[in-house]
Amino acid sequence: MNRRSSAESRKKILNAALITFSDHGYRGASMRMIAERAGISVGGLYLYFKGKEELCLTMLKDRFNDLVAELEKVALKIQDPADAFTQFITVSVEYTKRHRELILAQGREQGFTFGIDVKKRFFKNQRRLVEMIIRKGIDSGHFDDCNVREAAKIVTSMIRGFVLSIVVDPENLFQPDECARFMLRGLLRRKEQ
Amino acid sequence: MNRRSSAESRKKILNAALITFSDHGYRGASMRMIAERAGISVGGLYLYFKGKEELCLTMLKDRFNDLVAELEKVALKIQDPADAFTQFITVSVEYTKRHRELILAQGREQGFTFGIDVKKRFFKNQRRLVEMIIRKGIDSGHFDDCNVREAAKIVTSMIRGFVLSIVVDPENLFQPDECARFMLRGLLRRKEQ
Amino acid sequence: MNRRSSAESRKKILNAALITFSDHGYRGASMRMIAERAGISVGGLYLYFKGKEELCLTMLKDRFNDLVAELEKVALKIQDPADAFTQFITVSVEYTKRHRELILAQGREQGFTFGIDVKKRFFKNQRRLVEMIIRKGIDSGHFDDCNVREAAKIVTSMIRGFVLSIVVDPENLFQPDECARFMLRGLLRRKEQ
Amino acid sequence: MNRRSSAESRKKILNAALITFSDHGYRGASMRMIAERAGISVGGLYLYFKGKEELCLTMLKDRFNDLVAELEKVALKIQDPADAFTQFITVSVEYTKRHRELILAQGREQGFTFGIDVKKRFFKNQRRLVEMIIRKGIDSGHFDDCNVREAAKIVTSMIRGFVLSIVVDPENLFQPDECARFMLRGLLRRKEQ
DNA sequence: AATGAATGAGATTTCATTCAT
DNA sequence: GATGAATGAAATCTCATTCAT
Repeated sequence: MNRRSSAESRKKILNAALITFSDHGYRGASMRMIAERAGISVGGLYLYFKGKEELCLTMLKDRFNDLVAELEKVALKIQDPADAFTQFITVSVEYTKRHRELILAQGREQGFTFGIDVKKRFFKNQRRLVEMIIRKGIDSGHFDDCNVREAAKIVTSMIRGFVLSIVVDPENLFQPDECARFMLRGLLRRKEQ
Repeated sequence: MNRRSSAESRKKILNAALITFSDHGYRGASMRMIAERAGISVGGLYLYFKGKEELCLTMLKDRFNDLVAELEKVALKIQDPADAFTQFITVSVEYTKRHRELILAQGREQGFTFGIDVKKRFFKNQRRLVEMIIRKGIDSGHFDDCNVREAAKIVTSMIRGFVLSIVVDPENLFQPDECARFMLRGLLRRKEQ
Repeated sequence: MNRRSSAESRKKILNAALITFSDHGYRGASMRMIAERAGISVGGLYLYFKGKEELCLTMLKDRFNDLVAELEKVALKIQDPADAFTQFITVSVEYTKRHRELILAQGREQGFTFGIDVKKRFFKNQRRLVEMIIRKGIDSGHFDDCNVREAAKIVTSMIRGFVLSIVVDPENLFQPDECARFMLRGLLRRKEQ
Repeated sequence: MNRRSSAESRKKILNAALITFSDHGYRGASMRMIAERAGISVGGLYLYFKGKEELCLTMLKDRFNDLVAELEKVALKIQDPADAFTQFITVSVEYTKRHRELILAQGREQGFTFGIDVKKRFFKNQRRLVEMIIRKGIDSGHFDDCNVREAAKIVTSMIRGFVLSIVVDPENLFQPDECARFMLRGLLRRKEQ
């Protein structure tokens, strides 16, 4: 019986969960796998979390709150809209590279309702912040007037596609700054500049 | 015993698989569910497919071949690069809306190896076609010179993000033509046009 | 793989369930025990019943319907109220001696709601029939006027106590005719006093 | 660390056990629940009792001794046999209404051997006291001669049925005095007939 | 070719009990 | 004496796969 403090064990479990869920998805990850990685017995997991779902959601919530906080900083603190835009993509991309477990936000496990509140809140925040940046750009005259709502959807889709690719198709990972450049300037030739 | 031709049964099974996998994901879909929907016995499935994995992959392969064929038509037949670009996104988006089972391509079931070849081939083709369109645009002077490889990654990520959103966050579905417009023109204000 | 017909298996399972539940109570009986006794695999049970609860309730319902049918015959067909009363107790007692699983009706498993509808219906019927017999006796002048409702509760309690004793304290099993004799001497109208 | 005397802790535990077992049954009650209610650690329980079974049986034994003492008083001190009889039923019924944990005496947990000695002793005492009351009634000329053994079984069954109904079918609870009245009319000697 | 009863391995979860501190 | 983290066995249930018919 390898004794540890409660807090230590909780952290070990969350960490093991994070890796295991990332690698195998929600259903693919078994409590046994998580327990083994955490160096604890299977029953022990249930001392800290009511069940698989709670374990997964706790981990996700932590991550989301973290990321949203970082993104909020970018959207609020950076004055230049183009810079803010670039940073938003960069931070999103770098964060999810460090925390691959965020792909779980994409899962369709347990019917469609799994963690739906947690996810919905994150998605809404993500969109809201992109819209804020773009609107600021339009107001300040840096950006063309445009359909802000649509633009935000496109940007968040792109980021979501990046997250997926990390796990599923790593050859497809773009450079965040290149990505921002494209979005800002477009593909069409500019006649003179 | 409702006699059908072998080919007919195979088709029925593939169709049932398609719907069931779409609705429940790979692990959530059970062979019994597929059998019931196909109007065949559980054992019968194994006369046509070696197992669940083969069944799923066969279905995916069919779908991918189909979609790639359509996309190839767009990339090859449409002369104007901007039109081709717009059509590429539109077709990708519309096709996956009709065939939600393509989200399976995103799954991480069975470790990372599940259907890896099938997916990789599709991803490569997808990227190849986008690159082809963009390169044509640059060559013909319609598009600015740019990092073609990166641009293609960004576009495919965006499409992949769309596919995911269908299931996970339907509020996030963008309009394909708006999307194309943004990619083509960018966000930054154009001084004169 | 010991092949049997579906109906045969179902019967075997119900029979095994009956004995196992009787001997160990609802919680004490495990699906493994039932499966072993039925000569089937644990998973096999779930082909025939959705779960432990359904298995148990199906078995109980069958039994209750059976017994109520027999008791109804007694209450309706026997003219003499004293005879009907005696027979009611005798049949109840003999039936539960043959079908000890009826003690399950007494369990408090799964909180208090387990099989509550099934049980409540039986209890109500049991009371209703006793009341009917007593009321007939009063109307025909064989029985003293009395609080019919209370009398019925007392009789059903007595029977319930008998059922329990079968399993818990077999030395306490009374003779049904003696029991009826005792109860009747209190119910029969006294010619002169 | 809330220091208490050993005896105090023991009492707290027994009290917690009593309530928890009453509410959830033997298997439904967990050691953790009992510990929490007692305001003691899980491990602490094992300092006072060897295990769940011993804890439960100790509690039952206490209860039984208590009740038997009360019933003994009734049987020995009350002169009039009809009064004694009525009081016996009343006390039994009221006591079990206050101490629902006595239904545990009815359980079939752990096969048939659980607490068998404790229960048997109680059952025997219960029967012995009823027999004593009836025999006194016969000897004093208040009661008809009858099969005392059978009569006692019937009475204890009735009480046992009442105990069960408390938990399982509360609509079935009879009034103890009505019950006694019914039983007595059958036992009391008839002056002339 | 086709069926569907049956299996067996593995999933999540619960819990009495132990034991290092 | 006392704690509560940890264990391990067992429970219910699911399901891809097999195979006698």
